[in-house]
Amino acid sequence: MRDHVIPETGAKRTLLEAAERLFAEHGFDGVSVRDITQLSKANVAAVHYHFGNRDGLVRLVMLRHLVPVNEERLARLEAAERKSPKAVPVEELLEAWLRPVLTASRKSELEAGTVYKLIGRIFAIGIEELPTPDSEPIRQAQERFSRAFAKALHSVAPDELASRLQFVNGALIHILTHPSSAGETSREATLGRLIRFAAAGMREGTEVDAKPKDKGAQATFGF
Amino acid sequence: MRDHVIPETGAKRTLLEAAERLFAEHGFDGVSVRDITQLSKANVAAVHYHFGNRDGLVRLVMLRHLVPVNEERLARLEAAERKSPKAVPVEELLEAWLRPVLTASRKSELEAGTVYKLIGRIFAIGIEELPTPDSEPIRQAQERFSRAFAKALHSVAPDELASRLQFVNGALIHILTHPSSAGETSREATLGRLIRFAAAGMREGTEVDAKPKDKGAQATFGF
DNA sequence: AATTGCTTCAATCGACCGTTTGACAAAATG
DNA sequence: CATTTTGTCAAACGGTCGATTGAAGCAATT
Repeated sequence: MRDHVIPETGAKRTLLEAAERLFAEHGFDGVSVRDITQLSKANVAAVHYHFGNRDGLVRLVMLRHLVPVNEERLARLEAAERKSPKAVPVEELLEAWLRPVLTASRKSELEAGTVYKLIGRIFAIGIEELPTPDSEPIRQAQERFSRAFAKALHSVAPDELASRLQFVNGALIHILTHPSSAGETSREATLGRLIRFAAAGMREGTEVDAKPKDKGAQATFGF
Repeated sequence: MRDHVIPETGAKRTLLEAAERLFAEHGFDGVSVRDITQLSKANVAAVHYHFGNRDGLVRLVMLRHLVPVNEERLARLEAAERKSPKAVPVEELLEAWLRPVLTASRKSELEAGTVYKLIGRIFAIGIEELPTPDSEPIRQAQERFSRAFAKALHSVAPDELASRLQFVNGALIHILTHPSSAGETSREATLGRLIRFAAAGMREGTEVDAKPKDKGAQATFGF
């Protein structure tokens, strides 16, 4: 039924693989069908035969990487909620949200770095303008996580929470699309750091021992 | 001398403004010379007459927005370091790094949201591959801030710090390029939230009162 | 009035774009 | 074996791209 899991061998396979590689490196714009057919040693017409048109190929590449991540996110969230029916700890929510990106890279025949860049580019586009009608499950998952975070951080105002989740997603996209420039830190390690960084940021201002921080500079933020 | 501050009136002015608007909305790729000349009611050849070629226009647009932000970042950093010679508090460093984006939008005749998107797109490209040789001052500023953060957070390992700064930049780029979708929060307010979020994340693990957090979940992160 | 230098213009160039066509081969089906 | 289906191929389509040309407009200077 879902046609984005079917391809097996032949030109369709090699076209998909070449497209994923090129899209990851140069973006969904910035790659022509001729670039793809050249890398995959296929004919231009093959793209339109197998995918209808260029957009069909783009959509398929996106869904092939978006859907598994989304499903694993939901699975992890539900497992965590089963374990902690009252409110899942922030770290576990962040792990359920962030880690599926890593495991997704293991299900692909591409190098991990390529998959990361590709997923990062997909995330960067934003669900609203995904060139596919299948964006609904992704939107639903985001809402489920939003509610879970709201439960875990009940003292954080709703739109403050929305901002913080936006920060986390921005950081995620950035480390996916911009390989750790200087240090040779693996993206696995970086993602672990992101979880701790994000947990601290998400919890900001919610400490039970609300002892005032000794940084007087806070008062000067006139936003 | 610096030619990216000269334009005054005429087609060059309107071309620049049209280009900035279109680049902000559709990216530096995704906008053709003809799109720009059509919006600015100018002739195609005017672009090549005033800017040499399309890349010259792109470079100029980038520098016109990058340079002021960079200069104000450095000015704020130096002022803060003069005030706190030992080590500038993290919040002040973050403010020096983030706020110039806001003030930069007030120096332009474009709507603030347009400037934010434009700057976000420039940041997203990354200094390494800026199509201009003038990227050196920007690289230097980043290093100066890195050292200042290292001084303020001496207990954070160098590449851990580099990761956290990457997170902050990713969050910044994201809120610039993705206008607060749901809530009607102004980007000024969002940036204020980012400073507090980022300060908490940057300081994670450095609390003097190193009382172990009560979240056992931390131990399960096997990164 | 003539000249000069700066700016704008329509028209055109070759290159590349996504897409389509129809011929051809291979494989599957009867 | 004959026929249909499926896949591949070279070639071409109209359109858009960045860039260039040479003529024309125009203001300031001589």
